[in-house]
Amino acid sequence: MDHSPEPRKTRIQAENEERILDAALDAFSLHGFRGATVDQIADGAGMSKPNLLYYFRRKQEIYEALIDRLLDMWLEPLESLDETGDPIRELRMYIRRKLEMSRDYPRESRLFANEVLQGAPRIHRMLETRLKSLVEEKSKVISGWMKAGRLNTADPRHMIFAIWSTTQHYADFDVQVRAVLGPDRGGEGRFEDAARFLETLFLDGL
Amino acid sequence: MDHSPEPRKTRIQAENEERILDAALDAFSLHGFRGATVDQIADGAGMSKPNLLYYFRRKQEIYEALIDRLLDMWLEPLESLDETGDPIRELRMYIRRKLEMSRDYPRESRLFANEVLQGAPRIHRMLETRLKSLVEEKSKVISGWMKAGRLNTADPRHMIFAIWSTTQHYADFDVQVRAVLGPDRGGEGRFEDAARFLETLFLDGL
DNA sequence: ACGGAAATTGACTGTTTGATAAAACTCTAT
DNA sequence: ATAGAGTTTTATCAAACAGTCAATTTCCGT
Repeated sequence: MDHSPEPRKTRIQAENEERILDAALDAFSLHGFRGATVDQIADGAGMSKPNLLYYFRRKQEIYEALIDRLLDMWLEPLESLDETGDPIRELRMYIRRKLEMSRDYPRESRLFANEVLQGAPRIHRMLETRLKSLVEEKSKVISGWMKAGRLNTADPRHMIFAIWSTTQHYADFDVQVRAVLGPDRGGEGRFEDAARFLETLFLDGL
Repeated sequence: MDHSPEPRKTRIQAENEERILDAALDAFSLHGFRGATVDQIADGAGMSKPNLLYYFRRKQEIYEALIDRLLDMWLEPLESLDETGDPIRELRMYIRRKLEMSRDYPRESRLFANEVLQGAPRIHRMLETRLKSLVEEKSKVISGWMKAGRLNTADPRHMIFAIWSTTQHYADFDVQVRAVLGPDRGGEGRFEDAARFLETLFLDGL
């Protein structure tokens, strides 16, 4: 018996949902849920509003679909922090991967930033369950490393916050970073500068 | 001659503008410019919408008045970084003051975060002039300290970014911080934990 | 090539939103 | 106490908004 009525997707369906979610990511990441409009998203996806609402019946459905789709990707770097690896190497890797995500997926970073900034009304449950237990699990790993004397002692949960905030800053506050640093001078670019700085900061301090 | 017509303020005017700006700070910091509504602000200020618009003719005027009013306060800690002081002490002070601002003025922090996150359409000029030159000035101070061997060598501009992001994180992502850390257990509280962690991070690294 | 399912559209609805106009009321300096 | 500035309200508007509906067009397996 096929209880959950199989929603077999046609080619057009798959393509259009993709275009909609991409346009929605543009809109939501720039204006937040309330600030983004369905017309805007439809326009960005190159289709009429009723057509868009044929795929997602309400604005909120688009938003929730987006978050569902991006959540795993967003948490993956922390999830793959490996207890059996070398502590310094693991943390260095984690920082670098988070920074790469800010570079490669800035819209996703801003989407989550907007959501949390505005009180996380739609992902509050997730923060208290999935995110909280993930942080607790990995905090124990880091604590273990500290107790083994392989790392300076510090609160691992605040350490995770510091890694999140410093790396995501380059996506979320991109406009400000650009304004302050001026036009990207030739050479290795901002990303490598930031990577080098964060490595120094987290490994050596000032 | 009194060219700029002196806007001498009555008692009622001063009181109402205050109430409006406070309610506006609530609304804008939570929903961003587009997401906040004039009705919402009027409601929070305890007055009718037309009454509110008697004091500020357009929504944007409220927003700009707010930003003008908060900007100096927001930049003051960096401005008071003292070249002639002890580097470690100065930086430690700067970090602590920024963290205190996150604790005491979270709405202000979120207001700026929302603005920058959404592309800073209304403060872009300011970022490229006032903020940029302030950061440049203070970067030279920090660079001087580094060259004198009083501080580890690192890019001072990214160092400022790191201080901004880690401290403001506690205001901007407050919901997430609370969700992850759970209810504030008795004792010194989150603020002191964060302060201690950031001191360790910036001074010693991991 | 054709029939039914899938996709698209234009016209529309009810509501919310930012903003205005004019009338009514209140405060305050004389 | 009163005149006029300052304040507040009622009523209203046009635009923007999320969402609906019926009618039309396109797609695709047979």
